Parts: sequence; structure tokens; C-alpha cells
Amino acid sequence: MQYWLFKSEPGCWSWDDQKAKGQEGEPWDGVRNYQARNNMMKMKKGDLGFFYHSQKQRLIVGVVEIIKEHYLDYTAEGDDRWQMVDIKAVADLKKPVNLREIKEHPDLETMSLVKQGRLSVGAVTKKEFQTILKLGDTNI
DNA sequence: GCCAACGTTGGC
DNA sequence: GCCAACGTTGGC
Repeated sequence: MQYWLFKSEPGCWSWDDQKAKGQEGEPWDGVRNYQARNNMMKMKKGDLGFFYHSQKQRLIVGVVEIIKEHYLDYTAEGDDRWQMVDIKAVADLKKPVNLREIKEHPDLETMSLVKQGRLSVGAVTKKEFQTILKLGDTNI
């Protein structure tokens, strides 16, 4: 089992939008970054991840599950081979975790979210995942 | 609104 | 293949 982090501007695609999709989930399309794509290609069905609101809020708001492994992004053009995965909402973080808490936490300050702010789909270690769940007062 | 960080592009 | 210029993202 591996853990991940999906970043989105809430004005574009929010946690509420994601939750509205329910069990059906939604393709994480439009990723145009090789590192993010490579991360998606490593994802397995059943892996868990966080849903992060970037920009104004800067909060980890929920937990998602990968429900479909990588396939061709239908927004890719021509010979592009951009990939996407499907994710569904699993749980709210009872207490959303903000970026400042993450930066100040000794176990979290090395997260890719902190070190590589611009990466839209990042990996999270098991320890980081569990630490954030604890900060968020949430059990899965 | 500004700026730093980073990825991408294109000239050589 | 290198590197400067440029564009984009996201934190502040």
C-alpha cells in the first residue's frame, strides 16, 4: 500500500465536487507534469491519498482512494500519452490540516508537499500519512 | 500583487 | 547537450 497527495485549486475542482461524485469517483485529468504522471503510474487500486486545497486555503481536507489505475488522459491531444487515475472520496478530515502545521511538524517538514510546492500529485510516506490522520483527528 | 521555485522551450 | 529565457504555480 502506498500513499499519495492530490492537489487542487478549490475554484477549479474542490473537495465538495469530489464528494458529490460519491462511489463513482472522478478521473484526475489534465496533469501535464512528468513527475506527477510518474507518480500516478505507480498508483495501485486501493491506495489511499490526501486531497489538498492549494492557494487560498492551503488545507488537507480529506482522504481519497484510487479506484482505477492509470489510463490515457482523455484531455491529451495528438500523440501525447498523459495519464490519469480515478479517485473517490473516502472520508473528511474531521479537523483539516493546514500547511503551516505541516511545516512546523518535525515528521512532516520533509514532505514533498513542503519541499516541492509546485508538484500537483506527490507521494506521501506511511508515517506522514498516519501523522496527518492523527493531526486531523480522523480514523480510516 | 509579488516573488521564488521549478519545468519547459529553443537557440546555439 | 547546455543553458538562458520564459511561463506557470503557489505561498505569502
